[in-house]
Amino acid sequence: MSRWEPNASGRLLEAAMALFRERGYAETTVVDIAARAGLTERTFFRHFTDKREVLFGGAEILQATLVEALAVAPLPPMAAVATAVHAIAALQQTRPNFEAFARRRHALIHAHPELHERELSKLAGLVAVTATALRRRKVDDLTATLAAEAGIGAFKVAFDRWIGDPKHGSYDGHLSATLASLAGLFASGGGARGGRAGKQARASSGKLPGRRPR
Amino acid sequence: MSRWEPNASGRLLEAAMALFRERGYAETTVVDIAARAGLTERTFFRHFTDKREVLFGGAEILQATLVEALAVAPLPPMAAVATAVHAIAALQQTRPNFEAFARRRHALIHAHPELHERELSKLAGLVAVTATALRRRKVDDLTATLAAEAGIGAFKVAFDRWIGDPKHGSYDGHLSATLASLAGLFASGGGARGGRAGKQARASSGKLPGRRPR
DNA sequence: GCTCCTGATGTCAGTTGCTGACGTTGTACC
DNA sequence: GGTACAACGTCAGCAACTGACATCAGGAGC
Repeated sequence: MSRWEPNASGRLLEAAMALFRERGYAETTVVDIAARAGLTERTFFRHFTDKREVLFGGAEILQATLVEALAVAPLPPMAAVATAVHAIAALQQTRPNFEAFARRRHALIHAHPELHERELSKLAGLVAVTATALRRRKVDDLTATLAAEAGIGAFKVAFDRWIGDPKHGSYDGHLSATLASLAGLFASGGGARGGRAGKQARASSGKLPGRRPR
Repeated sequence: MSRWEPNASGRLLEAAMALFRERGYAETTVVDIAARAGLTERTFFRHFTDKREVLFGGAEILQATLVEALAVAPLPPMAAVATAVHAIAALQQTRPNFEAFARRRHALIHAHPELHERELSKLAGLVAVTATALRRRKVDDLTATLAAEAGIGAFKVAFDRWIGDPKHGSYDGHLSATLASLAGLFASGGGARGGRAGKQARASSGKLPGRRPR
């Protein structure tokens, strides 16, 4: 029997999500969060560096997965990034109740600028590790940076669209379609106009590295 | 003769940049900044919503320029975004001593995570207005979002590279080269491999601001 | 069984970011 | 000459965050 209730970080996360939703981010105090989790303010700051970080645990695992996937795949830069991005999507989906959790979290993040800002920062972290992983593979700097930026950008867009519209396809399906559509933007036509790119993308989404159950 | 020294915001900006550089961001107080500018803390917060914002004035003008450029250009999405991004680069360069200022500011932003985070947020703002401007032109949602994300991403990358290596070409030259390189990532070959694309890009950026679809 | 150490938490005091309410005073306008 | 306004100052107060120190169950070693 342990001296303390287990999973303090998890309890803080749950408490924070509940309170942010009930009262809003600015209106809930760290003291409030800690209290609902049965802890004190000081303990909160031992688990998270600041108030925003409660919603962003586990970012390091995503980074590690990204690096690992990129170290393995013997593909041209953009294709490698595409498979890596599918790998982190697969990792995310191992969480129990991922979709419900992701939707709750997404709603909070986009409702509160401070949280959105932090999310952008985390995504930039993913871009950074992706780029350095590519550079380790002797991809030149500019190509590595652009591939990382484009790939993580597509990842973000695909996630947002899936969350906003899950009836229209799986997470992986959205990811494949988004990556295909991105490629379509630079196709010989000079970029599709109107709705056509979307349809093309969806039609061709089966061709891409597609689903990679990890 | 005015009652107050003119250009309070500008003085606060100068004071902040000097102090951030001398002591670091965390080590300088808003009171310090205001004092060096001959003002009080309260006045600082009347000019800027928070401590970070001192370095990010004038973002609205960039947004407006972007929207205006996109409303005019009758081009496919990605090409339109490319011209719009050139437009905001042109606007930036109208500032006196832009290069020196940009370099000082860039150094501070990348030395202090809080500032970098805010910069990412501002760039996300540019992405958002770009996407909605495209949607107003009946570009479908996915295409608009991806074009905005890719275009602003290239803008960011080009700026960083120019700041880091201005001897190798003008700001506009870097921008053109970066946009071309981004398109090359999705070329039929499956994207540039190894170092070759990079050297080509570098060579072209050194010579001419020219646009070179490969 | 005893001691000692460790890790997760609590307590407390202090600094700084940020806000609301209100006061001050040149300047401009009628 | 009176008045309204713009741009600042003063003051009080909350909340985010930090450092220093205290507490105490449980495991390791003896």
